[in-house]
Amino acid sequence: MTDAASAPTGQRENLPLPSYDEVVRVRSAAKPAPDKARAALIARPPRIEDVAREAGVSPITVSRALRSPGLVSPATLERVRIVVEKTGYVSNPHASALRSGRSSVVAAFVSNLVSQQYHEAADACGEVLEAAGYQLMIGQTSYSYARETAAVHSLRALKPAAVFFTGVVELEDNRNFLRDLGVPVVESWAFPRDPIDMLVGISNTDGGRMAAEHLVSRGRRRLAFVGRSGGRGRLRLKGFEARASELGAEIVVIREVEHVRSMSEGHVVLRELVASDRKADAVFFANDLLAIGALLEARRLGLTVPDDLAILGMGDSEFAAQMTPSLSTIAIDGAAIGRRAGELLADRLLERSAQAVSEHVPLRLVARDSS
Amino acid sequence: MTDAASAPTGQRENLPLPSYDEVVRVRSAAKPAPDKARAALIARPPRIEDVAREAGVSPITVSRALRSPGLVSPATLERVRIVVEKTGYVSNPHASALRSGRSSVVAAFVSNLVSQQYHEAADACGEVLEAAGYQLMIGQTSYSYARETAAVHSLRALKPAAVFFTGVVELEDNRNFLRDLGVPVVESWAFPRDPIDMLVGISNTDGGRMAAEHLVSRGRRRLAFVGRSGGRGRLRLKGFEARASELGAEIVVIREVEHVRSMSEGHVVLRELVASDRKADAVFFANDLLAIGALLEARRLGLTVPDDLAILGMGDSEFAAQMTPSLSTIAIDGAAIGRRAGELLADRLLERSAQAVSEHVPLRLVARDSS
DNA sequence: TTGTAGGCGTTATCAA
DNA sequence: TTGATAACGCCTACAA
Repeated sequence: MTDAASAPTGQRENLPLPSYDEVVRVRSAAKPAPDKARAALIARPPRIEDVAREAGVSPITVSRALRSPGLVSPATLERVRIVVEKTGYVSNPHASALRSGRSSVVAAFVSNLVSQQYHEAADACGEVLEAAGYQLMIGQTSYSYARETAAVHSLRALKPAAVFFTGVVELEDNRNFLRDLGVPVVESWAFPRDPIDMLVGISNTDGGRMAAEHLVSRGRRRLAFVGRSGGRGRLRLKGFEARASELGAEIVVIREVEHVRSMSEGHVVLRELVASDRKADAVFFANDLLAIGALLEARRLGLTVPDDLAILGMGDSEFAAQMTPSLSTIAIDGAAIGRRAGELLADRLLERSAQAVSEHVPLRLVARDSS
Repeated sequence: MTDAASAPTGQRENLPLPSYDEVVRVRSAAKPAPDKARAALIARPPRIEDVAREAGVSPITVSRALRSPGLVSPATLERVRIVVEKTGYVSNPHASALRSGRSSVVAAFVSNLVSQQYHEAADACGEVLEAAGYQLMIGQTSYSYARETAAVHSLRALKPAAVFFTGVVELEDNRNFLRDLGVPVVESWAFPRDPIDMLVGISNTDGGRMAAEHLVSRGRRRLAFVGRSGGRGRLRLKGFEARASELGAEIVVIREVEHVRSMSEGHVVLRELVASDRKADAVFFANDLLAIGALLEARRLGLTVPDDLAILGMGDSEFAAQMTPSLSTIAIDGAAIGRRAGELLADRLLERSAQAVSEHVPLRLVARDSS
């Protein structure tokens, strides 16, 4: 607990009492919900054995009927189905995971939930997998090796059915660990030659190259780069530098940030750029949140974008298009990445495929008013 | 899969090959990571029995040493601790859940992940609970009774340690179900008299009242309301209407929306309001995303905010302060709600308290330039 | 403070 | 196509 001043309860004394909300209560139209029965169902939910007895088969047959209907005769299948329906039987996931050594949970690790692309990817992936009977469990790695390692190690105990990362695992130990885990893994958001298993990648190098190309095509020659010092930021910088140099443009400032927690970091960075004597005529922000913060700060400082300074982002958050001037950006389709990751995992889990696919999701330059 | 035109892979044919990313590989400095040992650790992780044998105690003593150290002598505790460290033993959560009938997963159901407040709340709640040894599993209810019911029913099989909702459960059946589940439940984001169990609430009624009061204090008399037709939107409208009427202001338009998926709904609504012949001089949007969309649209339409129309939001997303003009809003501290929910649940789970607390988190009017 | 016995509910394995 | 048997790893209940 922090000190009382910041805790909500600490403020109560001086405030009038809150009004109660008259929250709606909705009664289900269907049945009057027999209290006792409902409570009993929770206290002692039906087990596979109960279903088996009532259907006149053995427990293992019920198990098969539910998991591999193809192995059970249609008549038996139907009898089991009826009893399952009637009793409301749901398999106990813990018992199932214990015995089979595999749970129906798919672990998704996102870099953070603040950036729209990541949670869009997680949502889309979860949607696909839920349709296939799996649940998504979301964890955050926060761009930190320590958090990533902790997350990866928790998988040994969890025994997930599959794993999805909105990123590429950099620590060799973690890569090996995941390989040994023996479950399908999808990495994403970069395009390495040697993914752990499957990949739904974007080329950050190309993203950087596209950025340089675009800014130069707009007549800019003194470019600045702002992005994270590690991981994808570094890759984007690399492409940006290479292409700028090919095109004869100069990179006058490279500004690295540790973390991107909010757009307010963009404010600071823009002020620094403006104050610097190495004047840039265009900035590529390897992250939309930073670019948006910078765009807002530019207006406050009285800079005209793009005349005084062109600003280009990467990611395409919903707000990019809404800014004034609207933010040009290298768009990343997070939902498409997540959806495809979900499909690849589902294909493996349902044994429709055994391939270690590497796919590429193209980036798209969205030229708007800020560049 | 949708049609090829929108699928990323469908676009590949005409594009140049992507550049590979030269992703960094980081080798841990510590150990050279013995391949066989690591693989063996995953194939056959140490069990409580292995630890027990090596520490010269019984399995149950190891179990107690890990869960209730107070019941074990310091000497034994230390011996167990050393062996656990050495073997890298981690308890199997599935076996544990199966035997004890309770898992270490806490289920969090958020209304959606698009709104910043909700995922801030989930993050904060997760942070607190992870420190207490629990994992957060996030699900979305999407403001839908059907999704909520499905989510609630999945809990029977999951046997979570606790449940957190960014909202109040409205369906009686689900309320009863959760009560019978016998695990701590925190509802939030509203202030009902009779929560299922615990509550970290805000008064939506008061939020509406504050909104009306503020707009009237700014000299407005012809008010409009925009919000969801059900749930908290309704509550906010109720308070807004009541207070407006007390203060002699007229509510000239009430516009209900089904869902809030993005700020683009705000554009549409604003155009409707402007086109209507029931002219309002101020609008209260019961949701910041809508208000931001409206603010942007107002600028496009050439309206001067707040002179032509005052705009007030609710929620206080990060962008509210950044708009031009900056958005006035009734701020909800999502992180505080989540943190407190986590603390209450942790207190119950660690048996530091057995109370069914109802707490109130005050709303804060943040008057900026749009009103 | 520590230990013994047994079962949680499912599914792998082998057999029919 | 179906079934018998046993075991997954832990923790509850009870005993010492």
